[in-house]
Amino acid sequence: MKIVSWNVNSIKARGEHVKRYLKEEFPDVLMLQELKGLDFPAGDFKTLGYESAYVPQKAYNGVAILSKHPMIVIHEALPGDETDEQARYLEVDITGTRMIAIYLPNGNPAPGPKYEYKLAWMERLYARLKALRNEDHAFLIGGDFNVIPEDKDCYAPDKWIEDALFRIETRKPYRSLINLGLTDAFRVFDTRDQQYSFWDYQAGAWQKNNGIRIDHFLLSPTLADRLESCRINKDPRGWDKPSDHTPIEIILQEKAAA
DNA sequence: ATGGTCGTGTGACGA
Repeated sequence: MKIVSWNVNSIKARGEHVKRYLKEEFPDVLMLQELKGLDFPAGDFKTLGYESAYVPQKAYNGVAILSKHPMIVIHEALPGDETDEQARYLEVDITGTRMIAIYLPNGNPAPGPKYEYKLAWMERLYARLKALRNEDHAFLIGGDFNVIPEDKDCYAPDKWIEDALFRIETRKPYRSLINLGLTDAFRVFDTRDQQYSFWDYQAGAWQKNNGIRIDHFLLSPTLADRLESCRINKDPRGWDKPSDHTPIEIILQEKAAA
């Protein structure tokens, strides 16, 4: 089972890119972030064989999950704050596996109210994942975490040290998610530095490979045991009019027969 | 480099 996460930076601007990707890679599940608008081309994806669940918002944010298999929506918002209006969380069940797509807040500038929102959001996420773990629920979470886990996940750590994506107050709660017993799928197979999922549009960042690794999949223990591969697919970042992010792809072994 | 680039929706703001 192939599961992918991709921050597309507007589904309106990147609809054709997503369709091309589905036709070339035929993932079972595709998580999308930063839809950046209320419109969503569910009909186009249906034609290609995908069911859609999406949580849109005007102009900003927005997450979706496309699935070849039957999908049941569990939560369309991160529990823990009824006043939070931002479209950043979608939790579904696909053939008995819980799957969560997130667009974690960026948090810049830090310090400031946006950063406080990010840290509070991470606390709520921790509570949600801890609850799933305590229920012994098999789950995976993918998306744009807006967290650079380690020095080797950015091109120049000294330039990022005060940034909301890399500050120690950000990395600490990310580590707490890992410490729930979750596995960073990418690091199971690849310990190299300079393996990035995002390159800024500015200053020739892509050409110079000045990137950061901020798109992740975290797996609960039974799913980590089924993990066959994880790779960052850099091809779509090189397409015409690309997103500033590129897809991260995992493959899980099929469940053993009951 | 005290720049630089995209996207939304049409003027700033977010990343």
